[in-house]
Amino acid sequence: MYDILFKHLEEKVSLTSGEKELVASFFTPKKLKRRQFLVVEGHVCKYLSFVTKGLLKAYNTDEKGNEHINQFTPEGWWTSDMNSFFRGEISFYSINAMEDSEVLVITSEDFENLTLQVPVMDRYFRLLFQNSLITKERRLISSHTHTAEEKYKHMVEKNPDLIRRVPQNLLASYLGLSPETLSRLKKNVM
Amino acid sequence: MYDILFKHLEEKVSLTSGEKELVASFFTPKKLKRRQFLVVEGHVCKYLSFVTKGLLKAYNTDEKGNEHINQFTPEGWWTSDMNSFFRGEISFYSINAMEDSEVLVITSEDFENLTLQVPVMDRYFRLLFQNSLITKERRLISSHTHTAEEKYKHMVEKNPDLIRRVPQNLLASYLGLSPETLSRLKKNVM
DNA sequence: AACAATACTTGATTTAGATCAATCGAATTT
DNA sequence: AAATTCGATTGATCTAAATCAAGTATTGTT
Repeated sequence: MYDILFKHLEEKVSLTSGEKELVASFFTPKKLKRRQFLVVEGHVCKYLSFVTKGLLKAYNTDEKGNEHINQFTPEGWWTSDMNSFFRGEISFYSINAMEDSEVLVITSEDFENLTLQVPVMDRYFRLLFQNSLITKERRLISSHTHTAEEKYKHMVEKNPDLIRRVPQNLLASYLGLSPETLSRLKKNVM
Repeated sequence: MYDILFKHLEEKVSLTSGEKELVASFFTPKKLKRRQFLVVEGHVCKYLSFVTKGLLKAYNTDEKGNEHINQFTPEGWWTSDMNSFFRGEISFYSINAMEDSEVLVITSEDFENLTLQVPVMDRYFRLLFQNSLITKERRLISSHTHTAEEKYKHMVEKNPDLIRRVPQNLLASYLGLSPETLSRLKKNVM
């Protein structure tokens, strides 16, 4: 279960076996049944979680009751409401398992201790956040400059895997489109 | 000139005077006249830059020739095309001085050496990127869930300073709106 | 001061995508 | 297996914001 975490860490940094042990000691495994919540909107997000199996979604609900997907998190990726986790504020997102899933979680105090005791983890997360930032920036620009169809095509190219795993209405939400629009536009694309 | 950089670093991490000297040695000061380019779209972005004076904009130009502002960078903030800087790819954005400005620049090789020689800089940038990520995420959600008017109001609340410094048409572009729409909606807000 | 270039406003028109509504199919649940 | 929930499609209509167009105000430049 920790193997996939280490494999991931070692793509960005090297760890001694002593460090690995220490890292592992900070995380707790957690199983989630489909539809189970890891975080509920309005509560504080206690964990930063590394998904080792399954698929989670992070989303928020607007005044009209519409869900807006912020992120899909398959195995090998991290999820959290970062604002809540790092700043102790109330969570804006809910995080929910779309499939039976397994995660490794760490609390914010432990995260702080982890980075102090294993400084290379600062480097790891620097690199991780750096890459996420590049991706988020692209999504933001795309949301301003691309048409619905271009956004979908881009998604098909970059995340063909997700397209297969995620119901179309949630994909639409992730792209900031209505389900009807996505349904219609697919005909033009193919 | 380096004072503002150190002040900024020390809001997130502590540095010995030896480390400060070392850090400083990696950066080069650069002056930019109004309208001068720091990066031109299509070239590799050689520098990560810390603005010590003035105001820069990062933007890209679409097929129709419309500019889309990605970021405004006043003094005390960092700017770069991160994808280009960290991955050596061609820059998607141009970065241009909106006022006479001064920046401290570092190349990507030097950035790598800096983090290796002063590991606490990994921590600094981890924290920096972490915060940017939270902000970018919010902007992205906002672009999906908020109306033009809400986006503008939010901006007025969060960045009243920028509103005063930046021409309205560029502000519109930053928010993903046409200049006409922003002009019209201001009347309703006040 | 005169000129050009930029920025802002206002009106008329268009349009991409949302919303409303109904039907059908596929998965879950009991 | 029947029942219920959930997802996808299609059509009709609506709307927020874009686009097109013209005029005015504000800067910046010689």
